[in-house]
Amino acid sequence: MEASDILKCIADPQRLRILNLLDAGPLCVCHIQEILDAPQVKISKQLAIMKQIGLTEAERQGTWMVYRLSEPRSGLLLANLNCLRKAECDECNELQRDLKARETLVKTLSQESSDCPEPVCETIACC
Amino acid sequence: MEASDILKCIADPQRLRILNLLDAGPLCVCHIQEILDAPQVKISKQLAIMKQIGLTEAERQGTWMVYRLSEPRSGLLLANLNCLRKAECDECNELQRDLKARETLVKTLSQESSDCPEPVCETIACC
DNA sequence: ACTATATATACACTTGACGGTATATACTAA
DNA sequence: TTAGTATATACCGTCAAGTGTATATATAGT
Repeated sequence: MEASDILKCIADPQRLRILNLLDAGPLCVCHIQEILDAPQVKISKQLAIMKQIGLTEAERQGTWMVYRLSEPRSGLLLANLNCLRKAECDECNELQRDLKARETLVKTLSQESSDCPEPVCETIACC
Repeated sequence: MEASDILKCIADPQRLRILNLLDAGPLCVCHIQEILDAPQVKISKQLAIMKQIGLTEAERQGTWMVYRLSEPRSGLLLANLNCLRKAECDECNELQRDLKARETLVKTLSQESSDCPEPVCETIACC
């Protein structure tokens, strides 16, 4: 994990949003896709880039692919997330909104168990 | 100053080296050029990018242009420098080496005053 | 075996960043 | 004014990164 590779990942607004979400807990591609309101291909490619660098890991759960931050988590990533969450700017507010959207989604999933099969739910600890 | 713009600056190894140097004190282009051992055009362009974003400021001192970090310094920048200086990786070691090279250069300038005219010397507090 | 869903990959295209060369600008000194 | 030094900009070629469309793969259910 080269420092500049990690920084390049963080420097892309969409990748940053994904990393911010994953820091709060594992998610499968379709949920990330839903929260970011972006096409599947785009998300999938971004995740592939981050996986290649070693920032994230993926685990298959049925048809779902559950992504999470690799442990130990990059200090650079944590430092940046920490800083951005405190700050006041458009991008920072968006990160906050994403986390709320994640909360809402997790609650929804825990109620409508139809959309969220057992293995995935256990993994993302949402239902 | 958009967060992602700042991060993009930091994500480039050479710009990171420059920012790391400027965090230790103002420098003119030729000294940065000397420490990084890179062509003048390259350094000049990188500095222009960072000035445009608002990370750095420039002040003319005769034929020299003295660059410094804009105040207040970006929290993101400081967080990243802080993290990278502690870490153990090739890039991080290079940052340390650059700081030492800066020290050496500053000492040299303070002795050979011919290379370092009064106004510049006062500004960079080296001689 | 067939269908549907979730995800990944291949391909072509476009855009933007970066590097190098040459030249312009700003200033100093003689 | 001329020459020299320090720095910036213009221009051009190249290459990496991002995007979209289409398609492939993996799995589950029937």
